[in-house]
Amino acid sequence: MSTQRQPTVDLAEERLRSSGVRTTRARRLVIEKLIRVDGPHTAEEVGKLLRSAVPLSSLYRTLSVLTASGVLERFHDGAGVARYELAEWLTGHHHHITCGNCGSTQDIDFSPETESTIRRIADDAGETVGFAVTGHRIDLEGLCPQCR
Amino acid sequence: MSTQRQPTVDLAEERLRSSGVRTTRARRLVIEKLIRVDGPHTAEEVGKLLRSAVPLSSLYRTLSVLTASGVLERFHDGAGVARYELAEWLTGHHHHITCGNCGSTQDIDFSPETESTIRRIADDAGETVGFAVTGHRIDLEGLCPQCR
DNA sequence: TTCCTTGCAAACGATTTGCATTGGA
DNA sequence: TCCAATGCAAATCGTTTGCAAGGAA
Repeated sequence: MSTQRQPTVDLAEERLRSSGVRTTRARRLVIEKLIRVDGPHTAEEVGKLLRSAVPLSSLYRTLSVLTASGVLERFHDGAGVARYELAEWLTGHHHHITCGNCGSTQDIDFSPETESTIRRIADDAGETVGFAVTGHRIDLEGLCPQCR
Repeated sequence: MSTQRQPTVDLAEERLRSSGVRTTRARRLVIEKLIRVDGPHTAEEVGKLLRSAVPLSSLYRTLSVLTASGVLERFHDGAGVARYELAEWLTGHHHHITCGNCGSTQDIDFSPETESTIRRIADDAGETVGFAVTGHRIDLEGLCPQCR
Protein backbone atom coordinates (compact mmCIF):
# COMPACT_ATOMS: atom_id res chain seq x y z
CA MET A 1 0.00 0.00 0.00
CA SER A 2 1.36 3.39 -0.91
CA THR A 3 1.70 6.34 1.41
CA GLN A 4 -0.28 8.50 -0.98
CA ARG A 5 -3.51 9.87 0.45
CA GLN A 6 -6.79 9.82 -1.36
CA PRO A 7 -6.94 12.92 -3.51
CA THR A 8 -10.52 13.44 -2.36
CA VAL A 9 -9.37 13.88 1.23
CA ASP A 10 -6.98 16.60 0.20
CA LEU A 11 -9.58 18.35 -1.90
CA ALA A 12 -12.03 18.27 0.97
CA GLU A 13 -9.53 19.58 3.51
CA GLU A 14 -8.45 22.27 1.13
CA ARG A 15 -12.05 23.33 0.92
CA LEU A 16 -12.26 23.46 4.70
CA ARG A 17 -9.19 25.66 4.88
CA SER A 18 -10.55 28.05 2.29
CA SER A 19 -13.83 28.18 4.20
CA GLY A 20 -11.84 29.41 7.18
CA VAL A 21 -12.57 26.44 9.41
CA ARG A 22 -9.96 24.30 11.07
CA THR A 23 -9.15 20.77 10.06
CA THR A 24 -9.76 18.80 13.22
CA ARG A 25 -9.64 15.15 14.12
CA ALA A 26 -13.41 14.67 14.00
CA ARG A 27 -13.73 16.42 10.64
CA ARG A 28 -10.95 14.35 9.14
CA LEU A 29 -12.42 11.13 10.48
CA VAL A 30 -15.84 11.89 9.02
CA ILE A 31 -14.48 12.81 5.61
CA GLU A 32 -12.26 9.72 5.43
CA LYS A 33 -15.10 7.46 6.48
CA LEU A 34 -17.63 8.89 4.05
CA ILE A 35 -15.19 8.37 1.22
CA ARG A 36 -15.04 4.68 2.03
CA VAL A 37 -18.78 4.07 2.27
CA ASP A 38 -21.11 5.01 -0.52
CA GLY A 39 -24.62 6.31 -0.30
CA PRO A 40 -26.14 8.75 2.21
CA HIS A 41 -25.95 8.03 5.94
CA THR A 42 -27.62 9.36 9.06
CA ALA A 43 -25.67 11.03 11.86
CA GLU A 44 -26.23 7.99 14.02
CA GLU A 45 -24.91 5.68 11.31
CA VAL A 46 -21.83 7.82 10.83
CA GLY A 47 -21.32 7.70 14.57
CA LYS A 48 -21.36 3.92 14.54
CA LEU A 49 -19.06 3.82 11.54
CA LEU A 50 -16.63 5.86 13.61
CA ARG A 51 -17.08 3.44 16.52
CA SER A 52 -18.46 6.29 18.63
CA ALA A 53 -15.10 8.06 18.54
CA VAL A 54 -17.08 11.29 18.25
CA PRO A 55 -20.04 12.02 20.55
CA LEU A 56 -23.30 12.52 18.74
CA SER A 57 -23.69 16.20 19.59
CA SER A 58 -20.21 16.97 18.33
CA LEU A 59 -20.86 14.82 15.31
CA TYR A 60 -23.91 16.87 14.45
CA ARG A 61 -21.79 19.99 14.68
CA THR A 62 -19.13 18.40 12.53
CA LEU A 63 -21.64 17.32 9.88
CA SER A 64 -23.16 20.77 9.96
CA VAL A 65 -19.81 22.48 9.42
CA LEU A 66 -18.87 20.11 6.63
CA THR A 67 -22.21 20.73 4.96
CA ALA A 68 -21.86 24.50 5.30
CA SER A 69 -18.38 24.31 3.80
CA GLY A 70 -19.72 22.37 0.85
CA VAL A 71 -17.84 19.17 1.61
CA LEU A 72 -21.03 17.29 2.41
CA GLU A 73 -24.60 17.49 1.24
CA ARG A 74 -27.63 16.83 3.39
CA PHE A 75 -31.12 15.65 2.56
CA HIS A 76 -33.94 13.96 4.44
CA ASP A 77 -35.06 10.41 3.85
CA GLY A 78 -38.60 9.09 3.79
CA ALA A 79 -38.72 8.99 7.58
CA GLY A 80 -37.57 12.60 7.79
CA VAL A 81 -34.14 11.76 9.17
CA ALA A 82 -31.18 13.76 7.85
CA ARG A 83 -28.72 11.86 5.68
CA TYR A 84 -25.28 13.08 4.68
CA GLU A 85 -22.98 12.22 1.81
CA LEU A 86 -19.98 13.70 0.05
CA ALA A 87 -20.89 16.70 -2.07
CA GLU A 88 -21.32 16.20 -5.77
CA TRP A 89 -18.25 18.21 -6.73
CA LEU A 90 -16.23 15.52 -4.92
CA THR A 91 -18.10 12.45 -6.08
CA GLY A 92 -19.62 13.61 -9.33
CA HIS A 93 -23.23 14.51 -9.99
CA HIS A 94 -25.60 11.60 -9.45
CA HIS A 95 -29.09 10.67 -8.41
CA HIS A 96 -30.75 8.12 -6.17
CA ILE A 97 -32.98 5.15 -6.60
CA THR A 98 -34.83 3.78 -3.60
CA CYS A 99 -36.57 0.45 -3.19
CA GLY A 100 -40.18 1.05 -2.24
CA ASN A 101 -40.23 -2.25 -0.43
CA CYS A 102 -37.04 -2.52 1.63
CA GLY A 103 -36.00 1.14 1.59
CA SER A 104 -32.46 0.57 0.36
CA THR A 105 -31.00 3.46 -1.59
CA GLN A 106 -28.25 3.49 -4.17
CA ASP A 107 -26.56 6.07 -6.33
CA ILE A 108 -27.25 6.15 -10.05
CA ASP A 109 -25.49 8.00 -12.84
CA PHE A 110 -26.98 9.37 -16.01
CA SER A 111 -25.01 9.83 -19.20
CA PRO A 112 -23.79 13.34 -20.01
CA GLU A 113 -26.37 13.53 -22.79
CA THR A 114 -29.14 12.55 -20.43
CA GLU A 115 -27.95 15.06 -17.88
CA SER A 116 -28.00 17.84 -20.40
CA THR A 117 -31.50 16.85 -21.45
CA ILE A 118 -32.55 17.07 -17.84
CA ARG A 119 -30.88 20.41 -17.33
CA ARG A 120 -32.70 21.78 -20.34
CA ILE A 121 -36.02 20.50 -19.05
CA ALA A 122 -35.29 21.97 -15.62
CA ASP A 123 -34.30 25.36 -17.00
CA ASP A 124 -37.41 25.54 -19.14
CA ALA A 125 -39.66 24.60 -16.26
CA GLY A 126 -37.98 27.14 -14.00
CA GLU A 127 -38.41 29.86 -16.57
CA THR A 128 -42.15 29.36 -16.77
CA VAL A 129 -42.50 29.99 -13.04
CA GLY A 130 -39.89 32.74 -12.85
CA PHE A 131 -37.27 30.73 -11.01
CA ALA A 132 -33.57 30.74 -11.83
CA VAL A 133 -32.81 27.04 -11.62
CA THR A 134 -29.56 26.21 -9.84
CA GLY A 135 -29.79 22.45 -9.58
CA HIS A 136 -31.96 19.39 -9.62
CA ARG A 137 -32.48 16.28 -7.60
CA ILE A 138 -34.06 13.16 -9.04
CA ASP A 139 -35.19 10.29 -6.88
CA LEU A 140 -36.39 7.21 -8.63
CA GLU A 141 -38.58 4.74 -6.86
CA GLY A 142 -38.77 1.09 -7.72
CA LEU A 143 -38.19 -2.44 -6.61
CA CYS A 144 -34.63 -3.56 -6.05
CA PRO A 145 -33.32 -6.83 -7.51
CA GLN A 146 -33.94 -8.59 -4.19
CA CYS A 147 -37.50 -7.35 -3.79
CA ARG A 148 -38.85 -7.46 -7.33
CA MET B 1 -72.44 29.57 -6.79
CA SER B 2 -73.75 26.12 -7.55
CA THR B 3 -74.59 23.46 -5.01
CA GLN B 4 -72.38 20.99 -6.81
CA ARG B 5 -69.44 19.75 -4.77
CA GLN B 6 -65.96 19.52 -6.11
CA PRO B 7 -65.59 16.15 -7.76
CA THR B 8 -62.22 15.81 -6.08
CA VAL B 9 -63.83 15.90 -2.66
CA ASP B 10 -66.13 13.05 -3.60
CA LEU B 11 -63.31 11.00 -5.05
CA ALA B 12 -61.26 11.50 -1.92
CA GLU B 13 -64.10 10.58 0.43
CA GLU B 14 -64.91 7.56 -1.66
CA ARG B 15 -61.35 6.48 -1.21
CA LEU B 16 -61.63 6.91 2.53
CA ARG B 17 -64.75 4.76 2.60
CA SER B 18 -63.11 2.02 0.59
CA SER B 19 -60.14 2.19 2.94
CA GLY B 20 -62.51 1.42 5.76
CA VAL B 21 -62.02 4.68 7.65
CA ARG B 22 -64.79 7.04 8.61
CA THR B 23 -65.40 10.39 7.00
CA THR B 24 -65.15 12.80 9.89
CA ARG B 25 -65.31 16.54 10.22
CA ALA B 26 -61.54 17.01 10.51
CA ARG B 27 -60.81 14.77 7.54
CA ARG B 28 -63.33 16.59 5.38
CA LEU B 29 -61.97 19.98 6.42
CA VAL B 30 -58.42 19.01 5.56
CA ILE B 31 -59.35 17.59 2.17
CA GLU B 32 -61.44 20.62 1.25
CA LYS B 33 -58.72 22.99 2.32
CA LEU B 34 -55.91 21.21 0.51
CA ILE B 35 -57.95 21.31 -2.68
CA ARG B 36 -58.13 25.09 -2.42
CA VAL B 37 -54.44 25.73 -1.76
CA ASP B 38 -51.76 24.41 -4.03
CA GLY B 39 -48.36 23.11 -3.11
CA PRO B 40 -47.26 21.04 -0.14
CA HIS B 41 -47.92 22.31 3.38
CA THR B 42 -46.67 21.47 6.85
CA ALA B 43 -49.03 20.26 9.57
CA GLU B 44 -48.68 23.59 11.29
CA GLU B 45 -49.56 25.46 8.11
CA VAL B 46 -52.61 23.29 7.54
CA GLY B 47 -53.62 23.98 11.12
CA LYS B 48 -53.47 27.72 10.53
CA LEU B 49 -55.35 27.40 7.25
CA LEU B 50 -58.10 25.70 9.26
CA ARG B 51 -57.96 28.52 11.80
CA SER B 52 -56.95 26.04 14.48
CA ALA B 53 -60.31 24.28 14.19
CA VAL B 54 -58.37 21.05 14.66
CA PRO B 55 -55.76 20.68 17.41
CA LEU B 56 -52.31 19.88 16.16
CA SER B 57 -52.11 16.38 17.59
CA SER B 58 -55.42 15.43 16.02
CA LEU B 59 -54.34 17.07 12.82
CA TYR B 60 -51.24 14.91 12.69
CA ARG B 61 -53.44 11.86 13.11
CA THR B 62 -55.76 13.10 10.40
CA LEU B 63 -52.89 13.74 7.99
CA SER B 64 -51.50 10.34 8.80
CA VAL B 65 -54.80 8.58 8.08
CA LEU B 66 -55.29 10.50 4.85
CA THR B 67 -51.77 9.61 3.76
CA ALA B 68 -52.25 5.95 4.60
CA SER B 69 -55.51 5.94 2.62
CA GLY B 70 -53.72 7.39 -0.37
CA VAL B 71 -55.61 10.68 -0.34
CA LEU B 72 -52.50 12.64 0.58
CA GLU B 73 -48.80 12.25 -0.04
CA ARG B 74 -46.10 13.19 2.40
CA PHE B 75 -42.51 14.22 1.88
CA HIS B 76 -39.90 16.12 3.85
CA ASP B 77 -38.65 19.55 2.89
CA GLY B 78 -35.11 20.87 3.09
CA ALA B 79 -35.48 21.56 6.81
CA GLY B 80 -36.72 18.01 7.39
CA VAL B 81 -40.29 19.08 8.15
CA ALA B 82 -43.11 16.90 6.78
CA ARG B 83 -45.22 18.45 4.05
CA TYR B 84 -48.52 17.11 2.80
CA GLU B 85 -50.42 17.56 -0.42
CA LEU B 86 -53.18 15.84 -2.37
CA ALA B 87 -52.03 12.58 -3.92
CA GLU B 88 -51.10 12.62 -7.57
CA TRP B 89 -54.05 10.49 -8.67
CA LEU B 90 -56.24 13.41 -7.50
CA THR B 91 -54.18 16.32 -8.77
CA GLY B 92 -52.22 14.83 -11.62
CA HIS B 93 -48.52 14.06 -11.70
CA HIS B 94 -46.25 17.02 -11.03
CA HIS B 95 -42.94 18.06 -9.55
CA HIS B 96 -41.59 20.71 -7.20
CA ILE B 97 -39.31 23.67 -7.36
CA THR B 98 -37.90 25.13 -4.16
CA CYS B 99 -36.22 28.47 -3.55
CA GLY B 100 -32.79 27.90 -2.09
CA ASN B 101 -32.98 31.23 -0.36
CA CYS B 102 -36.43 31.56 1.22
CA GLY B 103 -37.45 27.92 1.09
CA SER B 104 -40.80 28.46 -0.64
CA THR B 105 -41.95 25.54 -2.74
CA GLN B 106 -44.32 25.39 -5.66
CA ASP B 107 -45.69 22.76 -7.99
CA ILE B 108 -44.50 22.55 -11.57
CA ASP B 109 -45.89 20.59 -14.48
CA PHE B 110 -43.98 19.12 -17.36
CA SER B 111 -45.51 18.57 -20.76
CA PRO B 112 -46.62 15.03 -21.61
CA GLU B 113 -43.68 14.76 -24.01
CA THR B 114 -41.26 15.83 -21.33
CA GLU B 115 -42.78 13.38 -18.89
CA SER B 116 -42.40 10.53 -21.29
CA THR B 117 -38.79 11.51 -21.88
CA ILE B 118 -38.24 11.42 -18.16
CA ARG B 119 -39.97 8.07 -17.78
CA ARG B 120 -37.77 6.64 -20.48
CA ILE B 121 -34.65 7.96 -18.77
CA ALA B 122 -35.83 6.58 -15.45
CA ASP B 123 -36.62 3.16 -16.85
CA ASP B 124 -33.24 2.94 -18.54
CA ALA B 125 -31.41 3.96 -15.41
CA GLY B 126 -33.39 1.48 -13.35
CA GLU B 127 -32.63 -1.30 -15.75
CA THR B 128 -28.90 -0.79 -15.46
CA VAL B 129 -29.06 -1.32 -11.69
CA GLY B 130 -31.66 -4.07 -11.81
CA PHE B 131 -34.51 -2.02 -10.38
CA ALA B 132 -38.06 -2.07 -11.70
CA VAL B 133 -38.85 1.64 -11.68
CA THR B 134 -42.31 2.48 -10.39
CA GLY B 135 -42.12 6.24 -10.15
CA HIS B 136 -39.97 9.32 -10.00
CA ARG B 137 -39.70 12.52 -8.02
CA ILE B 138 -37.94 15.57 -9.35
CA ASP B 139 -37.10 18.52 -7.16
CA LEU B 140 -35.66 21.56 -8.82
CA GLU B 141 -33.74 24.07 -6.83
CA GLY B 142 -33.43 27.70 -7.71
CA LEU B 143 -34.15 31.25 -6.76
CA CYS B 144 -37.74 32.41 -6.74
CA PRO B 145 -38.84 35.64 -8.42
CA GLN B 146 -38.69 37.49 -5.08
CA CYS B 147 -35.22 36.24 -4.16
CA ARG B 148 -33.39 36.26 -7.48
C1' DT C 1 -74.78 0.18 20.52
C1' DT C 2 -70.10 -0.46 18.97
C1' DC C 3 -65.89 0.99 17.78
C1' DC C 4 -63.47 4.50 15.72
C1' DT C 5 -61.98 9.18 16.44
C1' DT C 6 -60.87 13.18 19.15
C1' DG C 7 -58.62 16.27 22.57
C1' DC C 8 -55.49 16.95 25.98
C1' DA C 9 -51.29 16.28 28.07
C1' DA C 10 -47.31 13.76 28.43
C1' DA C 11 -43.73 11.19 25.97
C1' DC C 12 -40.44 10.78 22.08
C1' DG C 13 -36.58 11.05 19.05
C1' DA C 14 -33.75 13.76 16.16
C1' DT C 15 -31.22 17.82 16.40
C1' DT C 16 -29.48 22.05 18.63
C1' DT C 17 -27.36 24.88 22.12
C1' DG C 18 -25.03 26.97 26.63
C1' DC C 19 -20.96 26.76 28.89
C1' DA C 20 -16.62 25.47 30.68
C1' DT C 21 -12.59 23.00 28.80
C1' DT C 22 -9.45 21.59 25.17
C1' DG C 23 -6.80 21.98 21.09
C1' DG C 24 -5.36 23.67 16.29
C1' DA C 25 -2.70 27.24 13.77
C1' DT D 1 -1.16 32.64 22.52
C1' DC D 2 -5.94 33.07 20.99
C1' DC D 3 -10.02 31.97 19.26
C1' DA D 4 -12.33 28.04 17.31
C1' DA D 5 -13.82 23.36 18.41
C1' DT D 6 -15.24 19.88 21.76
C1' DG D 7 -17.90 17.29 25.31
C1' DC D 8 -21.46 17.05 28.33
C1' DA D 9 -25.95 18.00 29.74
C1' DA D 10 -29.99 20.45 29.15
C1' DA D 11 -33.14 22.53 25.95
C1' DT D 12 -35.86 22.56 21.41
C1' DC D 13 -39.03 21.23 18.11
C1' DG D 14 -41.65 18.42 15.13
C1' DT D 15 -44.23 14.44 15.79
C1' DT D 16 -46.35 10.49 18.29
C1' DT D 17 -49.04 8.25 21.84
C1' DG D 18 -51.96 6.89 26.28
C1' DC D 19 -56.26 7.54 27.94
C1' DA D 20 -60.85 9.09 28.85
C1' DA D 21 -64.71 11.34 26.44
C1' DG D 22 -67.28 12.14 22.12
C1' DG D 23 -69.15 10.84 17.53
C1' DA D 24 -70.01 8.13 13.04
C1' DA D 25 -72.27 4.07 11.20
